[in-house]
Amino acid sequence: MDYFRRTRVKEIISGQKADQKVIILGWARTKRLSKNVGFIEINDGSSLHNAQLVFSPPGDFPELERIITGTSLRVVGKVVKVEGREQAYEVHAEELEIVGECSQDYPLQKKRHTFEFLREIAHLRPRTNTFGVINRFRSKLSHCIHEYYQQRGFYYIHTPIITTSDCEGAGDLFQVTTLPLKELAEKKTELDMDKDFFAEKAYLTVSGQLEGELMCTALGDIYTFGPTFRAEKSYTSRHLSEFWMMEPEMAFCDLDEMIILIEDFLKHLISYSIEQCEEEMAFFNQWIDKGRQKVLQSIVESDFAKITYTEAVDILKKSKRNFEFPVGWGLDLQSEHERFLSEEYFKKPVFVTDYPRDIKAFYMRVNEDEKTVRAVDVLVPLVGEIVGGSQREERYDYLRKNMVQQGMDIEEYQWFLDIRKYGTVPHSGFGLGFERMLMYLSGMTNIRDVMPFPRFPRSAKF
RNA sequence: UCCCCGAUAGCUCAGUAGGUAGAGCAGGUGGCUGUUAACCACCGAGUCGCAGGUUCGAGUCCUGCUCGGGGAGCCA
Repeated sequence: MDYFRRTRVKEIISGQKADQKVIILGWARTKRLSKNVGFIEINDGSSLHNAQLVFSPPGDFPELERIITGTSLRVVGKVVKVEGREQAYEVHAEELEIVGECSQDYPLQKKRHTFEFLREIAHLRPRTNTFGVINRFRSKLSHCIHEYYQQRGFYYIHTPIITTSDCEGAGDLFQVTTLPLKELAEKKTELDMDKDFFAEKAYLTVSGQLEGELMCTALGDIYTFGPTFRAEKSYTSRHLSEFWMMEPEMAFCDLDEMIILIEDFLKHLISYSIEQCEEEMAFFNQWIDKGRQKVLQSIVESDFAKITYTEAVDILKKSKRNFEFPVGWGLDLQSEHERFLSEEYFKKPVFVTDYPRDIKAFYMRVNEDEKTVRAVDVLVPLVGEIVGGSQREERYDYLRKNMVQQGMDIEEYQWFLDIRKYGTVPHSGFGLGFERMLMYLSGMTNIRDVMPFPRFPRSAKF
């Protein structure tokens, strides 16, 4: 092929290749033919926009007859600047070659499809405008996250995907096994875990946090960014069974300091999107959620709201709202409560800190009052909880006591206690749901549409 | 797991009071002096999600199931 010689559509439409002869490799998006002139719009994934190929006269290109939306092509032609048209540059074709014909039953058409239909053809939906934009945006935002932390001296840690910790405090786990389940079921024999691959129960990770904590006590500042697995049967527009989470962990950092970092980080992701992903943000603003860009811009320019759980409960009580679920100190905040705070009361992202210890995880640092812990959630309009984190309990005795109270096996988690025994330090960390951040930035309302190949209960196709 | 809503051509949908299905797009054929989701004409295309039931007759009414969507819980 001409892989190294070809020119990307992106370079052509930006005018970098004016008056030059180029080779384009891509897929036809639409064809318009008349007697004296014909047009094909070609897309190669480098941009939302297509390059227009001009065939004059079409009779010189017999292959045109066999080209429909979806056909892959190799085209040689000259880039020409044009005036008074939708596109500033187009390509006057000299050679046209069909690389792969496209069957007539190609499901993607030159019109809008519903997201529900596209989810059923997740192998083809990357070729649509919307998913092209989302997938490029996803890549850019991943890069942005790495760049942000690398520039600040954080180290990227690969935490294990397979774990034997079954009570990290975050939901149900997928079990990993090589035992011949069918055979064992037929024989109705007891499971002998010693015969399993790891000689004990193993699971897919629900968080890299515990290992992240270990690493931060050696490297100072670390972050993880990888897949996370939850086996809850959640049928909602903001849950997946497999999703990507970004988790930094900082030694010698308390909750208030971490909150400064979180705000700066989230604002950086927004600014980066606005400044470095113009094409994507313009698309979202026009087709997905009109006014999204304006909202994001205002977020960058203002401070996030910051309240304690106790203050949140007061606000909810004073709101005189008729909530479906009760509001009261000690009760968990429900979706409707979180939405009220971020969408109606503050109308912007809100930090909620210092939750009752009884409704939070065992590893969170207990406050002086002995009733609350140094936890923080970030609630954003439309998406809900986008960040959850805490200052960790660095005091050996406190942590051990918590673990005992929760009925945890101390011996099994001695390694987690050990870092509190050998030169313990205050440390803090949080988790950012990557897909939820993508939803927030794009305005997409279903998490299954910001994940290339989403997994959820009863669905792991493609 | 619970509560709502939905399922009609490849796609998006319409279908009136139960009376045996229709439009746009896509595809095919032809036309058109640069088109922009091009346009014009013609053509083919459906076990109305599945299984029962009510009825002389069911896309339309009833029951169950399957799948999809929205919300709740769980959380990121």
